Amino acid sequence: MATTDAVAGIAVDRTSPVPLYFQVAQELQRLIASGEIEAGTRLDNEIVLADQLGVSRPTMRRAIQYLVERGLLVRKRGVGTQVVRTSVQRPLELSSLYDDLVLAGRRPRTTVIAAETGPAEDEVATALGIDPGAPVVHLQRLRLADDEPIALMTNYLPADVLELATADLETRGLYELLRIAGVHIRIANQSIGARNATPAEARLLGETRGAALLTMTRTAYDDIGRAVEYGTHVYRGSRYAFSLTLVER
Amino acid sequence: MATTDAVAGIAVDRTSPVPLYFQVAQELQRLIASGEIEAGTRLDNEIVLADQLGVSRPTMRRAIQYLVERGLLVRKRGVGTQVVRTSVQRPLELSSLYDDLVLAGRRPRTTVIAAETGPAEDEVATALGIDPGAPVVHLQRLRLADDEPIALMTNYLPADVLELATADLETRGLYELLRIAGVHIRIANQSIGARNATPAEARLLGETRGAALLTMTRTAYDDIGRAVEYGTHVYRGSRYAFSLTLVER
DNA sequence: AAGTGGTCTAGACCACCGC
DNA sequence: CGGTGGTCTAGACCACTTT
Repeated sequence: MATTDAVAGIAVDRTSPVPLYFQVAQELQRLIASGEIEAGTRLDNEIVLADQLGVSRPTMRRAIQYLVERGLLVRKRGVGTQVVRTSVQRPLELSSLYDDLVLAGRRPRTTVIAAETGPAEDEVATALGIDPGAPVVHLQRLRLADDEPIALMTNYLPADVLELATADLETRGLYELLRIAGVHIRIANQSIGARNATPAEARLLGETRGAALLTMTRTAYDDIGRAVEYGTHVYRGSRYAFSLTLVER
Repeated sequence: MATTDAVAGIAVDRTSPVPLYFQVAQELQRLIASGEIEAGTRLDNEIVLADQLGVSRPTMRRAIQYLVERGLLVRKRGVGTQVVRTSVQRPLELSSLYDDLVLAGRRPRTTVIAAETGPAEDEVATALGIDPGAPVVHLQRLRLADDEPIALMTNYLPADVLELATADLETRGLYELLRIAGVHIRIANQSIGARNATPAEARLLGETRGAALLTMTRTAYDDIGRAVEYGTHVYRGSRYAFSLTLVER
């Protein structure tokens, strides 16, 4: 008898445009999330699993690898593949605060404080890899969740990347607007730190003077390696934290 | 003529125990880091590259994928593979503060404030997935770099994971000691936030009262899915920040 | 010695992009 | 349309872990 008969019940759809390895990975993830495969369980080996699901070993490996990279499974040569003994997984990777809040079931709202085009200052030009003085869109927005201020966000984008309408910015996240404009962000270099709030920040965020803020500075690149966004955001330390899952590769 | 002749100069060693895909990836990375392949350059397609290096296409793909995951390359179907237009990459993944400081050329030092075994309190037991009251090692350490305080670190480990000697803790990082003990950390769930320093923290860290601190709470799992460490660390916001590279997968 | 995951191959077909 | 990366296969051999 197999250690995990639940896996044998997975069926793949070869007529679907969804890749086989992804179908398998998602079904496995569902079985793990639902508890049908318990935390700590050891899976059958790759060859048995591949046979049970009717896919090749490389495809099965790829599905497993996908979940290993997301921290749901761990594997050790000569030993086997096991489900990690974690209750909740929040393997966020590249996401925006807007998306995060929606996922958390909060009601996000955005107030646009500034949205204008002007010449890039040196710091911005350096971060974006463009010439100083080149036109950039400068944004400043206040993000609220359930009408409570959460973050103050300052962004700069090369003017040729995106045309911005204030109305759009109040109803959609910046990343969503970029996606709609055909800009696909693939890589971001981030730096996360902490500092005390300035009086102006404290006022906008509804914090006391000198409150601890979480700061995040980011430069994002699209799928042709072009810098498309530079942002400096500050979050209320009392109301927000970054959660992430790191995996050794 | 190829767009990047430098790649053709890569030679692989088939007698080496280092995997072929890794040899190729490292050589590519070196060529990019040294500037022999400039930022923004488009590489030849996979099949040409594979032929030039004398490896199969899957192996070549794997090498490229490795660098894509690390944010050095971006690829787009129907278009090609390009070098990202970033100057410096610091794609830290799963690492310890000790390792970070060594890499940055700083001189780290550790003072052990507490190292004792006792029963797990509820918060700790929950995080580690063990029974409340089970024996855990409790550590509190002050990390300094060039004799300047940087962080105050509190850790809990199940008592059966590691025997601890205070002397070891002052000369080696916790993760290094775990590695030596045969514990291989694979996954960590982290939460990063900010808050104001308590008077005791301010005193230990040499900060003013209410200074902004960067907080990191982490639970780490080894390669058989077992929780092996729970830690709550606070860093001086004025002296430390997390840098990371995120890649959409 | 037996069982596991890790690597590598040669080839096929498909989906997407830009001309 | 031609060129690119994305997926999938069947099989081989190897390295590591445990018994």
